[in-house]
Amino acid sequence: MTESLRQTDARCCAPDSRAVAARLAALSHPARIEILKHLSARNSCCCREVVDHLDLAQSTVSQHLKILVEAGLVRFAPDRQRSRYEVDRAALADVSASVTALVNSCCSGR
Amino acid sequence: MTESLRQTDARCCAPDSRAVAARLAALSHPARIEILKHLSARNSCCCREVVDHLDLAQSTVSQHLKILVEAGLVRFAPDRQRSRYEVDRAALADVSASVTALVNSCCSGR
DNA sequence: TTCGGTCATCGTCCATCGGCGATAGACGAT
DNA sequence: ATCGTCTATCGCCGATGGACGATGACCGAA
Repeated sequence: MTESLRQTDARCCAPDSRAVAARLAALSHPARIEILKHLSARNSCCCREVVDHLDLAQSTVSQHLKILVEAGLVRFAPDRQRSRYEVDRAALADVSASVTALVNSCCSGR
Repeated sequence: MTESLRQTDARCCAPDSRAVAARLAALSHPARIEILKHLSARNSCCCREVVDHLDLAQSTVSQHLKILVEAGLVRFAPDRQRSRYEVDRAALADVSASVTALVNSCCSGR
């Protein structure tokens, strides 16, 4: 979903709707939510730790991590042969604020 | 995404992660966000009104509305030949709360 | 150097999404 | 009865998502 939005994108849809949608898309997969929770429970994780926790193939987990990083919700730092992934709590709070704002505008509106 | 989650579903992922993900999935499309905003600006809309507003085919809009209804974010009531769609503000607030809770648990976690 | 562990990426496969047009049902008005 | 309007649904299609295994790079330890 991240970079799709073919026809739709060009026409309707305010830019901020697209922005919110894109960030929510990163959150709208159970495995990624689970990864976020797991990451946030420690300071940082390498990919392997997440793999052990989740029971998904390493390549799959790596993909999910990549998506989270690209969405800006997780920070990434290569560390020797390991990779260190770390939740970006500020970004996460930001998403939360976006959703709250959207919902508020819907609830107050009219 | 709503009812997919093939392999993943069966294995990892706490049930509430799945639940949150499913509801967010309904929100993670710009057209649907736009629809929500539009609905919330009036008391209720028929499908046609949304179509005029969005510049998407009627069938497409109908699909998006259906997804929102199935996610429980929008209420639906047939009204003569029209259909009345109405934002469920409580459900929306609920989603917002879920996200906030998730983010909080991630930020306090550690 | 070689081996073992970690990781990102690639290619493949299948299911789903999201767009559309066409169609059929329901209803109101003529 | 017929016509026009509004919907929902169907079928089709291209694109994407998400899963996997295989591969190759990298690094530390033996």
